[in-house]
Amino acid sequence: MSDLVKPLTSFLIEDILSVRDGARFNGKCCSQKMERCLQWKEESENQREELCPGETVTGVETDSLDTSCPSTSESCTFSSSGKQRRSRAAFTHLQVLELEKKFNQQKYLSAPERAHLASTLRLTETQVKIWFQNRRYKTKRKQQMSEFCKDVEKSSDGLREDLVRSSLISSFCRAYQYRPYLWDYSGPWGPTLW
DNA sequence: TGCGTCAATACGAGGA
DNA sequence: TCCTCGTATTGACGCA
Repeated sequence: MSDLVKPLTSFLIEDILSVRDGARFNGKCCSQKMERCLQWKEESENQREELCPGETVTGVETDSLDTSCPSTSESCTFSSSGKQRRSRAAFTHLQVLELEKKFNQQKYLSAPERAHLASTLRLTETQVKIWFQNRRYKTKRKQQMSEFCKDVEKSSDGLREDLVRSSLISSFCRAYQYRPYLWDYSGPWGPTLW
């Protein structure tokens, strides 16, 4: 419960100023972002008002889910470059667990399902949507990565030189499992690398 | 035109 | 301090 008051977002005077005259500060896209930001903030605050005050949800669920309230409803921040950026929410263990559970059942959610899950977990629909989106992408990357590593190891069997290479590749794969954009570039310059 | 997805990337938080 | 991971943002594209 102490997590409730945990301040997760820091901001600068510049940030505040950039909110005030955001349109001038960041050109045309800023006003769009501001709209989105305000929309998101409203959405979050509505949910918080509905679900958090009074702390009526009971038991473990309350304990685990509540922590999302402050973090997920933090206002947006602006980077020093003037780009508005929402603070990074840290989902609770239970929230992630439930999301994972749902994801294992189905990779895609319909709008009503998403809304239901969002309200159940005290997240915004956008957060649920983005989570599923990232989760699908992550799953796909992992799958591609493991297949790629397997193929490389198989194809390099028999040749001593290739064994050395494959071990290098394997470690490379492991090291950059979550950095697909690094090994992805191996296409053009791959041959020179190995 | 609005909303959804994917893919890539930016960036914050926490760990080593 | 750097690295890793997770969440948010962006842009291109498809669909109704």
